[in-house]
Parts: sequence; structure tokens; C-alpha cells
Amino acid sequence: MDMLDKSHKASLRERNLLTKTSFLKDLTGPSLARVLDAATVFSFPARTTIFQEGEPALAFYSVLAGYVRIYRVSRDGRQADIRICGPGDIFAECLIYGGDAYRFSAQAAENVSLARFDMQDIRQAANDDIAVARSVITALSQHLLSTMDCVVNDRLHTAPQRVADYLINRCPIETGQASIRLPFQKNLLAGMLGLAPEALSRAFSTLRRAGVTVRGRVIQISDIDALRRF
Amino acid sequence: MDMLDKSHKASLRERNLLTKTSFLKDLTGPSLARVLDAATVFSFPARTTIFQEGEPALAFYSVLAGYVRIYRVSRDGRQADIRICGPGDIFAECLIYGGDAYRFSAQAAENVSLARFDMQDIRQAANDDIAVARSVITALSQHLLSTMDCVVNDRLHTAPQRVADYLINRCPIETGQASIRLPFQKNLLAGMLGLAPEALSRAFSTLRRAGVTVRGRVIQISDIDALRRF
DNA sequence: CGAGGATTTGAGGGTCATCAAGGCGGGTGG
DNA sequence: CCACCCGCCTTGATGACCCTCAAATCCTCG
Repeated sequence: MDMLDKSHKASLRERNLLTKTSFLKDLTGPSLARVLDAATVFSFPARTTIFQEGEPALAFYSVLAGYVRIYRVSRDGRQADIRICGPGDIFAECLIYGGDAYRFSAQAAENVSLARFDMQDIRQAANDDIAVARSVITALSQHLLSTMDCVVNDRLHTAPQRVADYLINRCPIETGQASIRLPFQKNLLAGMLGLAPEALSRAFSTLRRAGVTVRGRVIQISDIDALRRF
Repeated sequence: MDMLDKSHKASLRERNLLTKTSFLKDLTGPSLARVLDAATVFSFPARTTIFQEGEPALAFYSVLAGYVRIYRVSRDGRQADIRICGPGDIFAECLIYGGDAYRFSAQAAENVSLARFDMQDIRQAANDDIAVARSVITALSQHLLSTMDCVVNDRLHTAPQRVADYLINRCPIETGQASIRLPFQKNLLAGMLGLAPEALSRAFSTLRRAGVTVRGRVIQISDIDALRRF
């Protein structure tokens, strides 16, 4: 990571954003202040590499705006996404006590704004303050649960089923028709679901018979229950 | 789970086993004693269901002997393994602060002996004692890292590559020839790698050309480096 | 309005799941 | 110690699913 990038302590607005993330939402008072004080805010243009597998793991991050791709590169150069992190997500937190080097790479999928937490600072904070430790535990737990879900989805469901799953989980309402706007490019969604972009496209066209219409980033669903039965 | 099963407080031998697990290995003194005192030891015959998805998550477990299958069942009845836990592994620890109900099912793959930890006891211990909280954090971190590895392996490698990977990681030595004895049935290995049993078998026969010979549970590798290049 | 990139569509091939037999291994009883 | 037997494992055939490459089309942003 280029330390010459513009960076600054978290502003009031940014502190408010961070306070609402699932990582920090249960913290209050001095515990919260201490973590917020440790945050440095960075902005990166699209496609910037934030860190690479193998580099010393000095910090973890919370996404303030934009999306970050977490991925690994195989020996023959192919890439596989592990996770897509959006606003409120944290990544590389598993290395607070988990190891010395990053185990995967992270890249800005678009222009992003990130809060950077020094590993040692947070490690120390968790040591001094049980509330911080508890926040780390809940963040790790949720991340682990969602990663296990990811494994099962890959192994149990076909591409159209995974896409249907994603759409249903993003639907604000329970029943009837809905309209969703994807928060990012289809490229990213494909990686998130473990698919090639073409496979995602074909999955959408398979879902047409279940009442799904795609126009750019906007997706119309005529009947959520019909989609659920898929 | 049937509470009428024979159960008892951990014996000295069992406490020693638990102390060596990666979950507890960094604990000492009263912190260690408190966690060990909270453990209850159970034995289950092969194929026993330990808990099922949706049940209230009252406890998590550490494997003392045997293997446990963690899996989920899809609506149409198919099962997918998420993880295979052997001696020293813990499972369902992600629910200490992570939720009220199990998110997957657990079944004894063979005769097993488990240490059961009441969620509330450990939650309380972690609250009172930063060392316990730190142990929970490192356990969660390692589990998360290995689950992310699992996602990437599924997405990046073919069946023979995943099998080769498994063999290489189980090899005690670095180079030359080796002989491995699988610690469990091939059935389990297949599930662990996200494969049907037939696919595992075919993967082994593909690896024959890389110097891998299979006879029952014993696997001969003529040249580890050749396998690594696969 | 136009350019460049993202997405869709088509064709072909590789990988893996499923179903159905047949072979082998390991544990049991003589 | 050896033969038998049950169940795990292997093998074959088939098809579904998804990746890759290539070309056409659609968005989006300047």
C-alpha cells in the first residue's frame, strides 16, 4: 500500500459511519472512542491494490464507501473472489491474532474510502478492554458464519439458484413484486457467487421464466414467491 | 441431543488432551482451569446426530477422539459437508456470540468422544477473563482462515488438485517418497473436499500418473515434488 | 452523440454428479 | 488362521452444469 496517499484521522461524519457498522455498533463510551481514535481514513481510486497475499499484515480495514474485492491468485494466474466487502464490512480482521502475513489480496473494485486499523493498536485495545474483545469476537463470528454459508451455497446450489438466493436476500419486502438496483457491476456479483460473468448472465436469462427482468443494474421481480420456489 | 447419554466431567487424561488443542493451548493457570471445569465429556456411537440445524444453540464442542461431520441439508434432501472435525477441533464455537440457533447439523462419523462446553458458561468466562476471550478470538480466526481457504480451493482447483493438496499437507516430510494412512473413510474425505465419493475415486486414479498408489486407507506417494507440480 | 467498456449470446469442451453394477477390504465366526 | 460376508469403494455410461474463447450488442459517461 502506498503510504503517500492522502489520509487523515476519521472526521465526525466518518466516525458516525463507523459507529453504525456491525463491528462497532455495540461499543459505547471510552471503548468506542479508543477504537475510533485508532482509525485512519484512506481513499483509493478504482482498481488500486490495497494489499497482496504474503505481505506483512499490519492493518485491517472497514469499508466506508465503495466495494472491495478479496481474492486469491492461483499459480497459473487465475483469480477467485473470496468475498466482496461493501460499506460497513471489515476485512482482514482474522489476522488480529491469526498470523503475520495476509493470506489473500484486496483490491478496490471502484473508488473506495476505507478506515484503516493498525493491528497492534486493536490487539492492545482488545487486551485492555473486554468490550473491544467482544466486538472482535462477534465480527469474526458473523464473518465465519457467512463464509460457511458461502461454502454450502457453492456445493449445494446451481448458478440460477444462487442468483435467486441473492435477489431474495436483497429484497426489502416479503411478497409480491419488487425492483432491485444492484449496488455494483455484474462483474462483482459474478465473483461473489463464484461464477464467470457469462455464467451469471445466463443464470439471469434462466430466471426470466421465473419472472426476473434485467435492465442494466435494475432488476424487476414479478413474484418473489415464485422466485423462492426456484 | 439425548441428555440421558453417559456423560462425566473431564478426567485428568481428557483435561490433558483438551489442554493441547489449539483452542486452549495458550491458556494457563486459573483461566485454563475454569474452562476445563466447564467441560462435560460425552461419547456417541457412529452416525449419531449431535445437533441439527435450527435447534437452540446451547453448547459447542471439542473433539477428543473420532471424527464429526458438519453439514447442511438442502430443501430437496441433498447434504453438503461444511467441515470435518477431528481430534483437537472445535465446532459451533461461532455461536458463542453469534446467534441463538445452530446454523448446520453435526453427526458422528464414527464412534466419537466430545467435550461439551455450555455457551453461557464460556460466554461468561470470556467476559470475566481476557485470556479466555483471546483464546476464543484465535480459535475463530483460524477457523475463518481455513474456511476461506476452502472457498478458494473449491473455486480454483479441480478434484485431482484438491486431493493432491490434501495429500501434500498431510505429508510429514518435504521431499521424496511418502506413505500416508487416511485417518477416516474415503467417504468423509470426499465430503471434506466437496466431492461425490465417485469423484474422489476418479481423482485418485488420475493421480496414479503422478505416482500415487491407493490400497485401502494406505496411500503411497512416489515423489512429493511431482505431486506438487500437478 | 460517440467511444470504450461492460454485458450478452453462441459454440464447444471439460469437469463433475448421478445411476447402476461389480470388485475389494476388513472384520467376524468357525 | 482362514473363509465368508457385508459394506465401502471403484468403474462405466450418461448428462447437467459451468468455464473458455470469440463476437455482437448494450450501457454509461464524457
